[in-house]
Amino acid sequence: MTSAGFVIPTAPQFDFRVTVFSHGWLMLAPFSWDGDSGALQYVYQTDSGAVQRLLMREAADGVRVDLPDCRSPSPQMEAEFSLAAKRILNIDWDLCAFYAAMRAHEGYDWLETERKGRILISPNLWEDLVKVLLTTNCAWAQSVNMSRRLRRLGAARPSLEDCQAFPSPGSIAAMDVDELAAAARAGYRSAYLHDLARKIAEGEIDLDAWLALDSDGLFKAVKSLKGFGDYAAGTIARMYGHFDKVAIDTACRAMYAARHNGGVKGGDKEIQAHYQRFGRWRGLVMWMDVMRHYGD
DNA sequence: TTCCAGGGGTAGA
DNA sequence: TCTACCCATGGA
Repeated sequence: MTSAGFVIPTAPQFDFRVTVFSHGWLMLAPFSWDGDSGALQYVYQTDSGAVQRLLMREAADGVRVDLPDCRSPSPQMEAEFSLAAKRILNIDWDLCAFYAAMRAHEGYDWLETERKGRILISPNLWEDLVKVLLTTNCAWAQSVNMSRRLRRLGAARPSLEDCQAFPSPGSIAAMDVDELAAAARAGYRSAYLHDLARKIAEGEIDLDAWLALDSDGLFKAVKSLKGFGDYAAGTIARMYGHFDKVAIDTACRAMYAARHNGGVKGGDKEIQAHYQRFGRWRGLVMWMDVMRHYGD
């Protein structure tokens, strides 16, 4: 099959690889990274239910998106794929104000020179909520495994191995909680996951409306969910362009002790106070510190 | 075996 | 508001 593809133009401040490696999301199914070809794959389920692979790579004038399972997409389909890729890479973020603000802070010039700050997300908030939930109170390797097992519950592309999209809220809500727990092995998180899926499937919450909320609104909305606390809500806020929340987790605490406090563990209030100087960018600066501390 | 990881809910002070 | 305890899981 002769596959289709297109190029999404990007601003000079955009860096494909920096965005892909902005945190561990590239390791969570249905994402996968091919280091040899420099391609980020995402298995996407279209609005009409079809399962398609999106292969994103750096191009001279932007990001190239190849569609290996699609010969000739309609203009509507191409628009849908383009929107998904733009969301995944947060291509529309303008970080000029961030870089300008950071010039006033000594020791942070690398953010602008290395074009850091853009964060990889999923094409929909539901999937990011689930994945953030799966990062709570467990080692990262377990988050990766839970995500992989959960992905097996998603729609598959026939006759193509390991090509499954992330499950929809409806498909998760339709499962029995015990059945879900056995499939995902997500422990006590399974009940929270099922509760979230049910609320979305039954229209109790509208995640599209959440995308239009301001930082405080989105933070409060996420925290209203069972299983989502300050860390989870702050992480979601950061991934969706709101940086005034410092999402403190064990990685943040370890980074703060090592880089900013002479190896001494600091309390969460102390960490919050430390990042206050970065104003509305504090949540992003903290995460960039974490990623730099762990060697990107 | 025990500890703990990209935490959060709940009860009781 | 703060603390203690509990929660499933699995690697170290």
